[in-house]
Amino acid sequence: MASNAVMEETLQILKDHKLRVTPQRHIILAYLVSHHNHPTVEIIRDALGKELPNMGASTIYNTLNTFVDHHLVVELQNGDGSTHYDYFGTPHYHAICTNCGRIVDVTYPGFSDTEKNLEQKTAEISGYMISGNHMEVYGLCPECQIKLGIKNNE
Amino acid sequence: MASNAVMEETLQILKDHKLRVTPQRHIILAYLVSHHNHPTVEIIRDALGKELPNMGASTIYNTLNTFVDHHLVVELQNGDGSTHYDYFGTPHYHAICTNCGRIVDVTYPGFSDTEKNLEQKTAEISGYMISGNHMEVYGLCPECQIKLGIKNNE
DNA sequence: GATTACATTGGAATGGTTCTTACTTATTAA
DNA sequence: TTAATAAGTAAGAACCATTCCAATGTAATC
Repeated sequence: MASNAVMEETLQILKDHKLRVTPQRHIILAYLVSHHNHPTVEIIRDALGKELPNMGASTIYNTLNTFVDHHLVVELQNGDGSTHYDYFGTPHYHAICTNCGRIVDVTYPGFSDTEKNLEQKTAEISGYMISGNHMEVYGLCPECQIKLGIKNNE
Repeated sequence: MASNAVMEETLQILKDHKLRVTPQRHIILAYLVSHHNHPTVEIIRDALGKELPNMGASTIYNTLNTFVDHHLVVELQNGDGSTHYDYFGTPHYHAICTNCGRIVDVTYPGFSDTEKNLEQKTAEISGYMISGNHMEVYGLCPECQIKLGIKNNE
């Protein structure tokens, strides 16, 4: 269960975005804010099953799609066939393991400038009116490097 | 139908990657190399139906997945529910219209440095052994800006 | 508290992708 | 050139994540 602080925070987020506050939306958002596990719908359902046993899968899909529309959440694919979701409170991007699918959040000082620069260049070249971006970096996570017996020659 | 030059080029690509040369692979790769329309499996099937009428959908999926594994092709999602494919001969990224799904290739001088920098930073921070990346920028394409009556205030 | 527009449920339907089996073929070596 | 075999293809069934639908429930407004 999410802390009271998180519940208050997420309540405010919903209100700020003029989203009707339902228990389902509230608890799903609180889960996403307080976890960084990039869950699938199934994982969310299992995790929240005790608090809202009757929550339908379509509700979770609807809710997450709403959050995505409001740019609260981003969708991620790691190759396992289902969509993963990530609360997007602060700018970051993702490193995805090509072997096990593990997703980690990454950011660094100056990332925001890199992003802005990419968007500006894109606008100039393509004529698109930019609204956002996604960056992903692929590779082997540290665990899989060991598991596969790979030596980083550096 | 792809030109002879493209057919020769793609034949060499297949050989370079030690892929068994079949008519299906050859013609699909030639189609991707000579088109920049980011096709779906269905589009490829329709386009090549005259040349190989009996080509099964699973063959196209298998072939494209093989190309993806060999980093010849990248997969793209534009929100229409099916996967789009793009021959990745030269480094570039994609701008995707959030309204109509149109995908355009983008690159600019210095993009390669941006990419390398992102990968290096990611390796340092996450410990991943990096093998690649995908960048996407979202926005409204020029057509949709007009269609939706949006003025770019600049 | 009544109204109304919106959200949730539960299950059916959808559809893109993968899987399976039998068949065919590209490659290699003799 | 031919035989052997490892690999690819065809066709369609199966899978399964996601969406759709109709009925019910509920949050927000006045």
